[in-house]
Amino acid sequence: MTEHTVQTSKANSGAASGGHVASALSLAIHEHRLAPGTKLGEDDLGEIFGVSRTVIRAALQSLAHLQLVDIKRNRGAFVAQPSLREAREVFEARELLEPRTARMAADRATPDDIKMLRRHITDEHAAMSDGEQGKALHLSGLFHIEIARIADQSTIAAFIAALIARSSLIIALYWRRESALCESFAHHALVQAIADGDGANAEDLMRSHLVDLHSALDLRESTAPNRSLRDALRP
Amino acid sequence: MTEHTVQTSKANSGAASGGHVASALSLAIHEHRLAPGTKLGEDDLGEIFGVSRTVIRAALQSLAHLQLVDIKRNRGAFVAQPSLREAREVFEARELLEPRTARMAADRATPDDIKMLRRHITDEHAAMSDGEQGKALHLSGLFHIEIARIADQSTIAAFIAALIARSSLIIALYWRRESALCESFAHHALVQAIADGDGANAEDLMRSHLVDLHSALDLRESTAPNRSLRDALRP
DNA sequence: GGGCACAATATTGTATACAATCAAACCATG
DNA sequence: CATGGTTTGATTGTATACAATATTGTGCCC
Repeated sequence: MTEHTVQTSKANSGAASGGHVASALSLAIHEHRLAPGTKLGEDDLGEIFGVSRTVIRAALQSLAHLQLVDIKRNRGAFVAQPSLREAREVFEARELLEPRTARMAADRATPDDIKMLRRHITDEHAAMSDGEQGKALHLSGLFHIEIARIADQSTIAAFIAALIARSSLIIALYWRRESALCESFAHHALVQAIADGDGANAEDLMRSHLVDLHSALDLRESTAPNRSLRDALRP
Repeated sequence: MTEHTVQTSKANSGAASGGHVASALSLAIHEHRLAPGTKLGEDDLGEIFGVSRTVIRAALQSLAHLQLVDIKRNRGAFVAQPSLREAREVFEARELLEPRTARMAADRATPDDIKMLRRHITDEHAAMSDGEQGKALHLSGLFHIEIARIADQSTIAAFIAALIARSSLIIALYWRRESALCESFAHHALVQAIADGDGANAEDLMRSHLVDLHSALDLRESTAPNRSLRDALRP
C-alpha cells in the first residue's frame, strides 16, 4: 500500500510538519476542487503528497480544528458539510465581527495596504475573466482576511479566517445562481472608504456587503435537497 | 524510555484519540497548575498518561491550535505565554463578542439555564471558600462559556471558549493582586438580568464586567518583567 | 428472492523504530 | 581565563508495524 520512494528519501523538502499538506488541502477546498462530503483517505493522501500517514494525520487534524474537515472516529476524514444552522451561525458571526474590523482597518490602513487591497480586486477580476471561479472565490476570501490583517487584530483576524474558510464550504453548498457578481462593486466601494479613512462608512459597507452575501444563499429547510438526499442515503 | 505495560494492553480505555489527554492538560492550565512557559515533553507526558507519543502529539497539536501551548519546531511544546499585545487583543475580542452574546442568551434562556448558571456561581463560591483559587477561576470561565451556549450560537461559543482559555493564561501572567472578588457580584447581577429576559441590561452588564476584568490586569510595557527576563534567559 | 449471520477486506488508531535536529557539555586553543 | 569548534546527549520529526474497528461481500437459511 504505502510505497514511498525510499525511507531515507529527501523527506524534509517541504515546510513544517504537514503544514504543506494542510495548505494544499485547504486551498483545494477553498477553490471548490474538493466538494463537501469528499472522503479524504489517509493512504490516498499519503501517496499523493509523498509523505507518510503521520503527517497526513496531523494535517487532517489541523483542518478538522478549523471545521474544514469532519473526522469521524474509525470512519475517516471528510470535507465538512456545514448544516443550514451552521451556515446561519457563520454568517451571523461574520456580521458581528467584520464590520467593526473594517472600521479599525480604515483607521489604520497605510497606502501600501490600500495598494494590496486593490491588487486583490484586480486579481479577482482576472481570475473571473479566465473562468476560474474557484480561484476568484478564494481571492475574494483573502480580501476579507487582508482587511482583518490591516486592522492589526491578529486574534480576530484568525477567527475571521476560520469563518471565511467555512464560508467557502457554505457557498459551495447553498449558493443560488441568480445572484451574481455584485461582489466586485462592494469590495471596490469598501476599499475606497478604507482609503478615505472613513471608518463609519467602511463599517456600514462591510455590514451591507455581508448581508448581501448572506441573502444570496438558499438557507431554507426546504432547500439543499441534494445534500440531504445524499445524507439520507449514506450515513 | 518508553515503557508501557505491554503493547497489547488495555489501550482503548479512554475516550477518542488523545481527547482525554488534551482535556487533562487544558484543565491543568485553566486551574493554573501548569504555569506559562512550562515545557511539555512528549516522553514525560506519555509516561504520565500511559499512552504513546503519538496520542500526546495529537493532544499537543490540538492545544496549540487553541493557542494554549506553543509548539516550536524541533524544540518542543510549552505552555503559552501570551504577550501584552495578545492579552489586549484577547480582551478586545471578548468585549466585541460577549456582550452581544449575553443579550442573545437573555432572549433565549430557559429556567433550567438559569438554574445551571446559579449553580455555577455557587460552585465558584465554594471553591473560593476552600481556597482552591485555580478551580474557582476555571469555574468562572465556564460561566462565560455557559452563557454562550445558552445563546445557542455554537460557532461564537467556540470562539469565546478559546478566548477564555487564553484569558486564563493572561490572568496567570498579568493579574494584579489589588483587585479582588468583584467577580461574584458581577456574575450574580448578570444572571439576574438574563433571568429577567432583559437583554439590553445583560449586554451592558457583560460589557462592564469585561472592562473591569481588563482593567484589573497590568498591561503596561513596563510590567511583566519576570516573564521577559525568563524569556531573555531561556529561548 | 429477501434477510441475516459471518467472513474477508480495507481503513483507521496506536505503538514503536529510526533519522534529523537542537542544546549543552567538553576540550582545545588563543 | 575566555573563546570557539566539536562531540555527546536528549528530544522531536517521520516512517512503519501492528491492533482494533468498520465496511463490504458471500453464503446460508427462511
